[in-house]
Amino acid sequence: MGKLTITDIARLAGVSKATVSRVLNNRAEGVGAQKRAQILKLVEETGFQPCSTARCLATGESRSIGLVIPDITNPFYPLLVRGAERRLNECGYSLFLCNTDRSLETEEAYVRVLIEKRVDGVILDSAGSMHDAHVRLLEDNGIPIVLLDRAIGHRTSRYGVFVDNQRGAFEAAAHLLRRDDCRLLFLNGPAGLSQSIERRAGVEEAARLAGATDRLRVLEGDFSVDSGFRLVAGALAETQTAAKSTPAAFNAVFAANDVMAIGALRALKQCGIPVPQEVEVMGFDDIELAGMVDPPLSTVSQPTLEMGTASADLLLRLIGGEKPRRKAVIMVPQLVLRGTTRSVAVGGAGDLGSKRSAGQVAEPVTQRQSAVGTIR
Amino acid sequence: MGKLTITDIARLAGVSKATVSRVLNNRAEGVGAQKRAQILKLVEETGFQPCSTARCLATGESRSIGLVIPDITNPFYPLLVRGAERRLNECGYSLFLCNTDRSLETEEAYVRVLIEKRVDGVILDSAGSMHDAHVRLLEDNGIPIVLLDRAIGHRTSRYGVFVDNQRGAFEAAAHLLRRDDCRLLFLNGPAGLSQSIERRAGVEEAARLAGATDRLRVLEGDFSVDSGFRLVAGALAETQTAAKSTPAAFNAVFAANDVMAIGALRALKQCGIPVPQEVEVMGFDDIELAGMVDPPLSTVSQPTLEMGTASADLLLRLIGGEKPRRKAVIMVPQLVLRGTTRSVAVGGAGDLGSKRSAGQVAEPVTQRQSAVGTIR
DNA sequence: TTGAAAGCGCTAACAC
DNA sequence: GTGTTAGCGCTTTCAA
Repeated sequence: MGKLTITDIARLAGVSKATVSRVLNNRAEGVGAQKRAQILKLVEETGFQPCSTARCLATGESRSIGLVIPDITNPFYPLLVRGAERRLNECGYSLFLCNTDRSLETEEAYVRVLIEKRVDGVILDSAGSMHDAHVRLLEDNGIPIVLLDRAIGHRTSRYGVFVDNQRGAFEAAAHLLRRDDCRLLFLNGPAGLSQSIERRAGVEEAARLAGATDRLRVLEGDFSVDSGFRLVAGALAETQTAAKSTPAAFNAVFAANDVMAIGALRALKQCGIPVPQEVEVMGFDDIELAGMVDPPLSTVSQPTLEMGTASADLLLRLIGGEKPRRKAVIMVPQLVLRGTTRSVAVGGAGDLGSKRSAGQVAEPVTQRQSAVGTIR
Repeated sequence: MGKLTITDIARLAGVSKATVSRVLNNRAEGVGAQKRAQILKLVEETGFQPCSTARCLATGESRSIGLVIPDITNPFYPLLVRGAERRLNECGYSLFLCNTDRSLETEEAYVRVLIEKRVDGVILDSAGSMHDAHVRLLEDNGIPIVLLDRAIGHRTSRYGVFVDNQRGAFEAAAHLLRRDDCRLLFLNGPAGLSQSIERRAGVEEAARLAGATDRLRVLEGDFSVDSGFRLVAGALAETQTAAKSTPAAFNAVFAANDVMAIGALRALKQCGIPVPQEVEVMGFDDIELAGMVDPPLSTVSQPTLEMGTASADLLLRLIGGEKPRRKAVIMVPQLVLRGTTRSVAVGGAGDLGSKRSAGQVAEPVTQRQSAVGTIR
């Protein structure tokens, strides 16, 4: 069963390669119905599969794209991947998975590989927001690229799909700060990420509005369970050792992702601190597990799957040669209140969703439409 | 910046394409040190990147491989993917991600694409264990393949990396059945999967040994949180309606994966049934979340990351032309007892690991060595 | 409607 | 050591 080539099929059918090629790419004209049927039959019988590698060489299109993400192991990303993969696959594109382990070096190495592989486009959820040499490389090679989840440089300078981080963080912080005595501990992501900057801005804005800037403390985590745990355990330890009225004390934690929030929850539980009675906790992302921990985690929900899909859609358009005027697709996050925040007495920001069936992720149907709509 | 080719470099360096090619593939001999340095410098300066597509056409090697998995969204798989990806990447291979959504049709379609892409090999965590037409297709095209996590056909007929499902299930069931009054509800995976068959065998064996075959009930789930929830909620409802002494009642649940176990936990909690006091619960996989739910989930731990790595290793050997005698690499699962099972009074199977720091996955160091060792 | 022929960018004999 | 020459399997003008 030596690999069949288009030449074999041509020979078997007694026609030229060109004719077979026309049939394979079903060019409407250029082939008689008779020959066409015969060739199709032959292809079917022999199980011939054209070599996409050779095709790529001839046409310049590889029909594969690169998807770069920081950490497939973090439950947020699989959904993003799945969204993109599904759409891309529907449209006949295959996907090179590039897991960077949050390392910029790995990311750059991957980008190089993707260029060599002659991908038709790249979706990039970058490990950093500052460095763009590799993005330039892609651009110089004429490879369309859409940023996902994290911006690099200014948001409007390149195509991308993001959630409104500032708004999400603002709403979360504002909710926690609704209580006059709230002392807020914000576990931000790594400095330098666009998300961290935006979310911090949101939190600070909320603090300012609440006149609580002196009751806000910001710590830097790395998005892992462990860092959420350690940061909170550390803050707790300070409180213990210092006088009871130390300014380090906090009674609310807002983590930049659910995974860190879960780590925070564990630290609190380990110290026997009741959540949400003594400390309220809020996450970001709304991963599936968020509703499964105890108590179920209040969080800022992102339309993750839709973001993946949207990035694929956008990339497909770029590959198709379109030049959408709006560069950034901004999705709207939604506050989901579950068990780690106390039910609201006063009307604060966000809806009173604590009785939402916890397994249900809030479906951001409306904003999805509006958000995706902005691109036109 | 029209794409540079090897011809350009050759022209610029005043040498032939062959020489450049030799340098690019750093063939030890065949190029003078002088020219070599010059060419290298030129490549560096121009940022030339050889087209792997053309190379593939010329050599027959694509340096990319296909990774087929059922559901990237289930927290078990990302680890598998990561293990495989890391090793493969180290060795210069890129990875096409094929998420089948547990659909055999999608899987077959993907396999076809992979063949067209001329992948050098495939790692296949199949959606089903019965159908092997697509595997045959791969084999007919001379593409090395290693099965991962799930067998297709008999375990020894093809190369693969698996966990000892029967043993894991046996130990879990035996542990639950250590109590004389245990009535065990086993939430198996979809019928037809090799895993389901093996795990069922393990459970039944344990029941037989405990003389408890009449106290075992087997239900079929689909690995989702929802199915775990519904199955248990349903069984619970039966119990309510029937007489209190109905045979449908159970006081232990063993789920074929952690995700279903978490669903079960939720159903139990919703009915106000204390775990583990009234009902013990055990999962399978030991995903990161397992330790994060409340109570932390007792489970059968798989060395997931290592399985991914091992599958990559095995595939690389096959690609390298080796024909290992042992076809199957069988990893050893490990019982991890946490909060959803009662601490053992009598010495039963497994260790008394309930005080294991819950965030820590038991490190299966020893069996990893022995298991991987079996292949030689 | 069909075929012949020239490439796509690279590698690998085989000469020199 | 270095260059020449065929291809790898496909698409795509351009003629017929």
